[in-house]
Amino acid sequence: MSYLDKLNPTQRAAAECTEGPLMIIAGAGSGKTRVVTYRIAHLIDKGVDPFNILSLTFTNKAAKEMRERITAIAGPDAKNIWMGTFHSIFARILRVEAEKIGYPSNFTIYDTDDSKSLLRAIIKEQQLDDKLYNVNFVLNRISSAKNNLISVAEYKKNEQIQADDFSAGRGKLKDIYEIYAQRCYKAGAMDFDDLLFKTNILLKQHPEVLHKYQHKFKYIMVDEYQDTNFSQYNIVKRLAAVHNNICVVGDDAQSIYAFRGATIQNILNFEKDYPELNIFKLEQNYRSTQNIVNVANSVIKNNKEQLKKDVFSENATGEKIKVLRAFSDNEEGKIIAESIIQERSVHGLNYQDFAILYRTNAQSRSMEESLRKLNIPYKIYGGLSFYQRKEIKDLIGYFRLTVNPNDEEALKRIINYPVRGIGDTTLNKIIAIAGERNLKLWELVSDFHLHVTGRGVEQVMNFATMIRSFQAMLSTHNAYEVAEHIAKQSGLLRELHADKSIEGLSRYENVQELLSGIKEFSEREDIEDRGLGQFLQDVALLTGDENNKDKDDKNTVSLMTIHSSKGLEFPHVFIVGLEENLFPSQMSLSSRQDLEEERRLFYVAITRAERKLTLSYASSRYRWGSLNNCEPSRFLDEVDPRYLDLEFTANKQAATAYSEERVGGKERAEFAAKPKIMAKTTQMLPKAHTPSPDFAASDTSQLQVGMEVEHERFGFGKVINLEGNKPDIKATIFFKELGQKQLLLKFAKLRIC
DNA sequence: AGTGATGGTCTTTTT
DNA sequence: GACCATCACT
Repeated sequence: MSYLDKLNPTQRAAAECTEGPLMIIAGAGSGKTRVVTYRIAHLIDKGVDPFNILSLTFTNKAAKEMRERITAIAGPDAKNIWMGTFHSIFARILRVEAEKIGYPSNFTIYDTDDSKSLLRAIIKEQQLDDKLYNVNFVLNRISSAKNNLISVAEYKKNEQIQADDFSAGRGKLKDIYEIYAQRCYKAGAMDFDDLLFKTNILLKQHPEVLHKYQHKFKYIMVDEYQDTNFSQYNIVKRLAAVHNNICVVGDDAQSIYAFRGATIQNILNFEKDYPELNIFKLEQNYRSTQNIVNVANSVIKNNKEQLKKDVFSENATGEKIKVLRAFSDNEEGKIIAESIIQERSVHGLNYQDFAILYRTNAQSRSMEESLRKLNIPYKIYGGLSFYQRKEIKDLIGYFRLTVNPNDEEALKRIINYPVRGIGDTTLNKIIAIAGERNLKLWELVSDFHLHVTGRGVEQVMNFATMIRSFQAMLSTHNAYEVAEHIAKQSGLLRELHADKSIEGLSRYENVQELLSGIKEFSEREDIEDRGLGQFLQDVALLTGDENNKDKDDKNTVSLMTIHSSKGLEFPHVFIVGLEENLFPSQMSLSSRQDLEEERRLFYVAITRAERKLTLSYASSRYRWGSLNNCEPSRFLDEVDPRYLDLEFTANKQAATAYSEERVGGKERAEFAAKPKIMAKTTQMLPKAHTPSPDFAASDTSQLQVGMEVEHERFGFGKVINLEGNKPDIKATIFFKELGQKQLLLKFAKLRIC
């Protein structure tokens, strides 16, 4: 029991409260994960069978981490806990129960791209205006219907919805929803929202199934409860209805997924649903310095909608929060990169101690470039994952079609890739006829000659024969054998191999990497089913680099969106791009709810930091391919200036050369009022220097004060000082165009003139 | 049927 | 600026 002693009294009380409904309101950094893992370990200690524990999280990362931590305390038994994301757990259950709701157990999971592609096709077939019926908008609308458990029939019946759609001139939305649902059904496919929506249907229509899982999951735990939507809330409520051992953990201040249907209502409902509820509030922050916690509090108090909470820290006061101003997005990257180098050497930190957080994925680019220039190892989390690459999706498309030949999106993707003479005309014919005669795709394709005559028949028949030959291997061969066979026989590997461009080479390598991943899967001893179908199931809900096992590149700076940083912590955090219309996002400015969500997002970002926090913004930034002027974010004004470091000068050269303005104190208030001055400042942006045609970095080991040098970007300048010892010699150079700058010789590319 | 050029959209965040 | 969808041409 010694591990329970590591908890403070409130934490411990929460961990020991194992029976009945329980809600833990856990402020940022308050040891939530610790309480939750100890609580589960405690359950196992008390003799609860891990198979009877269901633990739901939001990201695969969180699930994986929790499993590791519980294993560390409770031992290998922990692997039997039902632990995972909502989507993966219920996909797993749906596989088993699929037939009961009319789906094949090998149903495909459509990702967002598949959903959009199908919607695009439907909108086109229905001859609707694709501007009015913008795919993203339509998908969003359908998605929120499903997340609120509104079926097609209910959507049509609901007067409010119909009135809204009709007055917006989008009266056909109900039809699109209907066709979309039918097409998914015919294709044996579920989209992300269906995994939850259909689970609800399953549990509602099949009491015996509900009963089974109610008794299976004697203890249920939900992490990040503030991010659940109605659909998820309902599943949990149903499952917990027998044993009532339900524990939810959350923090309303960190609710950042309202855009996906999450609702704070679920926390409020929870109190109503379980009157005998136990509530614990964890308010002491163990993660961050007092300054960081105070800054976070000063920001979040601007939100009106929140539960009362008093987060405090008893850690050291810590350094004040630095605010950096850059000229452009590129300059911002450069300043951050330089400050990482500096911080690292001054404080003896590792690269992995730093994280750069941004609002949008697009911002990663300028950061990446700057880090690369200074040879700083970094890793981007999120963004385009391995499984979203075209070549990977192509090959997986073959796998999908082999396992589920009715998968319309997979068929469209690969029927003519590599090129085999089945063009758009034939493809459209296939889809149209399948629709008209109400045939499943594969029923039509596999007997194409019985339904269609004329051009393309032979090609389609050959294609069908090929797919059939792949299918024949499924029951007799493991995933790798089938996959390799498909990669070769489909011609895909040959096609990629023929492309000798650099990108082509990397595509080929990616496919090889996928194949070796499958090989590894096929050699696993801890699972029974090593078939391709099983592999697909495992892979469908992977989003990122959970399976990235490279251990040698652990010591890297982390780059990610604030959303994906939730739950993580880093000694030194940079939050970049604090500009109006970027953070807060332009889309959020129209309603207070949206703006408050942005503020919570900022709160999440701040509270990732353990010891040091740096904020930055640029006064101009490339967006949509052109240079835009930016104003500092309103969030900067909300930060209590007492916790800001106004004298910070790591970027003194740039700051003084470019601008006298600083954030903080009285000057802050003037920011909003002075956009014109800033626009003027922006015009002073130095022209990018065009290096001499023969530019090549010289060996700078013999560099002397007084020498004339050329820098790739800064242009010509004169060395006015050298300081520091060998590998870390710092040169002060006066550039004609830019003024004085300090550069680390081992990184700077200089040509001695 | 297949290829290359053009033009419009996109940037909110994730399963 | 990048990606995509559509169109015109071969």
